[in-house]
Amino acid sequence: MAPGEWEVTARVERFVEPALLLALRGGRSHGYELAERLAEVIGVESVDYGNLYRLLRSLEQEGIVSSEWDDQSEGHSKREYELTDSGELLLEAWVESLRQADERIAAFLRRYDERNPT
Amino acid sequence: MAPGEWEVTARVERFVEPALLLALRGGRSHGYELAERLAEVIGVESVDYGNLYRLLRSLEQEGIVSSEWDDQSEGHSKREYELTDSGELLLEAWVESLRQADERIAAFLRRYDERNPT
DNA sequence: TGACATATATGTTATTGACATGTATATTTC
DNA sequence: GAAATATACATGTCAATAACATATATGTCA
Repeated sequence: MAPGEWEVTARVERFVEPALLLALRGGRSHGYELAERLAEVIGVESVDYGNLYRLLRSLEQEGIVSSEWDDQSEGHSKREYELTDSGELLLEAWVESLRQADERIAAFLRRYDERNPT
Repeated sequence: MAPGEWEVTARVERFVEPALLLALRGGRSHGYELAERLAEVIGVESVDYGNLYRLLRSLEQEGIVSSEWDDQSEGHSKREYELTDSGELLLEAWVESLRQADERIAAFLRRYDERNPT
């Protein structure tokens, strides 16, 4: 790899989870649509559907979301997901944790800029 | 797990790498001492030595740091590490990426606070 | 009818970091 | 001077995560 061309990407681990919870707070919906909201929240073009559905199922097992099939509406039959009360609490916990992460990164950047004034 | 008691920790993946580069910018040093600087940069009590030495070796293989044994100084013989020019560039790349991560988290928090005024 | 979008789902794999363990020397304490 | 502890470097193992590939079935449009 040529100097200055490393693929360094500072990713927040499991960021998709709080992002999904935030997307769900926008109202109950099905996976495929949630994927679009999610992409907007995260700021990417698209998200991985496979992992999204897996995450939804695991969140449901933990009581973070609840779901039921919706066959009434037009088109393809969908499974509609909704944030539970536990889910709201979990989102709050994530927000707290993300504030801390934000501060840790900010502290790093301050320390860098201190000795690297632009 | 009781409601409201999840262990959600928003960690930046591979954060130890930029933190180590920043610690190294403070001047050449050996692994054991770098571990202390590193802990301070990250804001934890201690870091995992095993992973640190593995990281140092892999960074050296990629030309990010250079090292040599120092048998002159008192006590235990140590290997001294130093940031190369490539290392400086990589740190810059990390800083750019971390600024973006910072902004992504900030955007998430703004979006959350929008509909959740304190 | 063939292509594409919608919708949900599972399988596989590399990367990462936590934890445990191993080795050796230096220093302190009793 | 023996034992405990700190310094210093290093490898092994494993679970969680996320990227990528694949599978399935239906709806829509040209």
